[in-house]
Amino acid sequence: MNPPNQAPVSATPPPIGQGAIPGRSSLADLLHMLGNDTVNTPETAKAASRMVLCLRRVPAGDPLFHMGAPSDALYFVCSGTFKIFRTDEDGYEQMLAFAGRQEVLAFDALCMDTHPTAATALEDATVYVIPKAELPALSRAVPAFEQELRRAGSRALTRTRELVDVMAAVASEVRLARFLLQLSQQMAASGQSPRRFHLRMGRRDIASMVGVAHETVSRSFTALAVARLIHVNDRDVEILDMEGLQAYSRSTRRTADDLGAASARHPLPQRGGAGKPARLHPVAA
Amino acid sequence: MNPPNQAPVSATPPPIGQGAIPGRSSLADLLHMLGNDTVNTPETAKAASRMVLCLRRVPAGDPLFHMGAPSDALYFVCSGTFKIFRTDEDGYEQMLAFAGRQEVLAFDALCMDTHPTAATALEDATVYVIPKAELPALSRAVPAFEQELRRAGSRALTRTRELVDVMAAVASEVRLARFLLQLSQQMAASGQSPRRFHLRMGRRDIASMVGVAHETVSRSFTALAVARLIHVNDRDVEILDMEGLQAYSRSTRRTADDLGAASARHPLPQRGGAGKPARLHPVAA
DNA sequence: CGGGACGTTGACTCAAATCAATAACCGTGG
DNA sequence: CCACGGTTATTGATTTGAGTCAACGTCCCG
Repeated sequence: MNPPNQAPVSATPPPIGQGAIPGRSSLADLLHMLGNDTVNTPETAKAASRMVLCLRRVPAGDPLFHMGAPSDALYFVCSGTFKIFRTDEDGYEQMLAFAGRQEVLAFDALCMDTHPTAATALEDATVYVIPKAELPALSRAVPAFEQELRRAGSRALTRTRELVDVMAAVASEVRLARFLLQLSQQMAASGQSPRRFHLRMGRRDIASMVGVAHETVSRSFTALAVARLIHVNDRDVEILDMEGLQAYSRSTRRTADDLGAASARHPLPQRGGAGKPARLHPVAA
Repeated sequence: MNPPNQAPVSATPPPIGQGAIPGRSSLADLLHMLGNDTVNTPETAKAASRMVLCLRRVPAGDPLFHMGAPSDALYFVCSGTFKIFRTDEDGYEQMLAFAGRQEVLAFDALCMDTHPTAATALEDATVYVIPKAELPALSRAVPAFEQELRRAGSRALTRTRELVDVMAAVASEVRLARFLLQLSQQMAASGQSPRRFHLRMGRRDIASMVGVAHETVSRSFTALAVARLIHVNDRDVEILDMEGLQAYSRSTRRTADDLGAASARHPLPQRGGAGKPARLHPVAA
C-alpha cells in the first residue's frame, strides 16, 4: 500500500485536471509567489525554471476537486479564493477553511488516495497544480520548494486550529468576532486592508464556519454593529474598533466586563437583562 | 488560578532539549516506527542508519513544549500520549488534539519561530526529536523521511479537521459519539482494540475537545450508556454497538426519539429510518 | 414579472450552560 | 490507621442563549 511507485515522472506529462489546458508556469514562478526568492544556488534556480507546472484556471463557483475524488495533486492558490468543506450525507456543508493566495490546497489528501475535503472557487481563481508523483523530484531538485511546502502545510494546520478556537467560543457574537478577526489577519497577510473588506461568502457559509445557525449570524452581525465594533452592509464589513473587537473576541466568560468596558458609552444589545453573563463552558477559575 | 489543575510546574522554560540526554536513535528507527521500510536504495538505508536522532523521555504530566516557546524542533511520538492545546489568557485550555504513537508534534510551528500550541504528556512518553535545522539535510539524504513527514503533517491536518466535524455537531451526545469514534479509530490505527479502551484524559479535557461543559460530557456519557451504545466506567470505555454509535454520530440533529426516548425507556436509537427530519443548523439542500 | 437565493427580524421552545450538592478517589501526614 | 484537603465524576435544579419555524424585504436572473 505504501506507495512503492516512485516512478520517474518524466515519461508522462501532467494530464492533470479535466481537460482544460490553460497555461504553464515554472516552479520558479511558484516560489516567487510564495515570497521565496532565496534560491540558494544558480543551479537550483535554473532547475526551478526548468520545472514546468500547470497553472489552472477555476471559474467562480466551480469545484477544484470533490470530496472523495481520487487525489493526485497538490495545489497552490495563485489568485482568487476557495472554500474548503466537507459534505455530510444529509447534504450539510461543513466549512473548514477559506483559502486565498499562497495557501496550499489538498494537503490533507497527501496521506490518503482520496480527497477528504472538497474545494470550490468563490471567485475566479488560478492555482498551480503539482502532481503528487512529482513531489519527490521537485523536492530533490529544489530544496526551497520542499521547505515552502512544509511551511504551507504548517500554515494550513494553524488555520484549522484557529478555526477550532473560533468554534470553541460559547457566545455566538464572540464566535463571529473571532472569525472576523481571523479574516482580518488573512487580509493583512495578503496585503489588503485589515479594517475594511468584502466577504466573499454568504451568511450560510459563515454560519457553517463558526458553527451556528445562519439566522444567528445575522443577529450577531447586527449585535456587533450596534455595539459600534463593526459596520456592516451586506457583505461589506468595516471594523470600527479593532481593539474593542479583539477584547470582545477574547472574552470567554463574563461579557459584562470586556464589552462593558469597550463600549461603555454604547451598551451591548442586551436582551432583557443587563450585561450578558455569557460564560464559557469549562470555566477555568 | 492560572494553573488550577496540573502540578505547580513552574511556568519557567521547561527542561527541553539540552536538559536531559536520554538516548539516541537513528533515522532508520524512526522510519521503521512509521512503518516505512521501503528505503529504496541500500545507500539511503545506510545514510538513514547514520543519521542520529535524540530520543527524549517525557514523564507523565510534563510538558514537551509550551505555547509561545521558541520552536526549534519537530517531534514524532514513539510511545505514550500527548495532549495538544492552547491556553487562553484567562487560563482556559482549549484542547486541539490527543496525539499518540507515530504522530508528529509541533508541525504547526514549522511556519513560525514560536510554538502556537503546547504539548504535554498524559502518560510517560518518548519522542524522536528532529531539530528544524536538520530537516533539509535529513530530507536530502533520505527521501523516504521527507515523504513520511509530509504524510504525518497531512494526517495532523486531517485530525484537526475531524475535530471541527466533532464540534460542528449540535447535540452534545452526538459530539461525544463522534469523539469516541475518532478515538476508536486512532486506537485501531495504533494496533489496539477499537472497542475497549482507557481514556487518558479527564472529563474536563474531553469537554474542551468537544466544546461543551464538562457536566454535559458526564451526562452525554450516561446517555450513550443508557442507550446501550457504550459502557462506561470512569475512564474505561467499551463500545457495545459500533454500528449504532456510528449511525448515531451521523445524525446532525436530535430527534424526539433519538436519545430522549432511549433514556426514557431503553430502546435503541433506531437508525433504520434513514430519513430523519434531523438536520444541522444551516441546512443545505 | 415571477421564482429563487439571500438577508433580516420576530416568536417560541428547548438543550445545554450554569449553579450547586454529593460521592469517590488520591496522596499526604498526623 | 484514619482524617484531611484536593481533584474528579456524577447528578439535580434553574436559567438562558440559540436553534427552529416563519414572515418579510431585497436583489438577481431567466
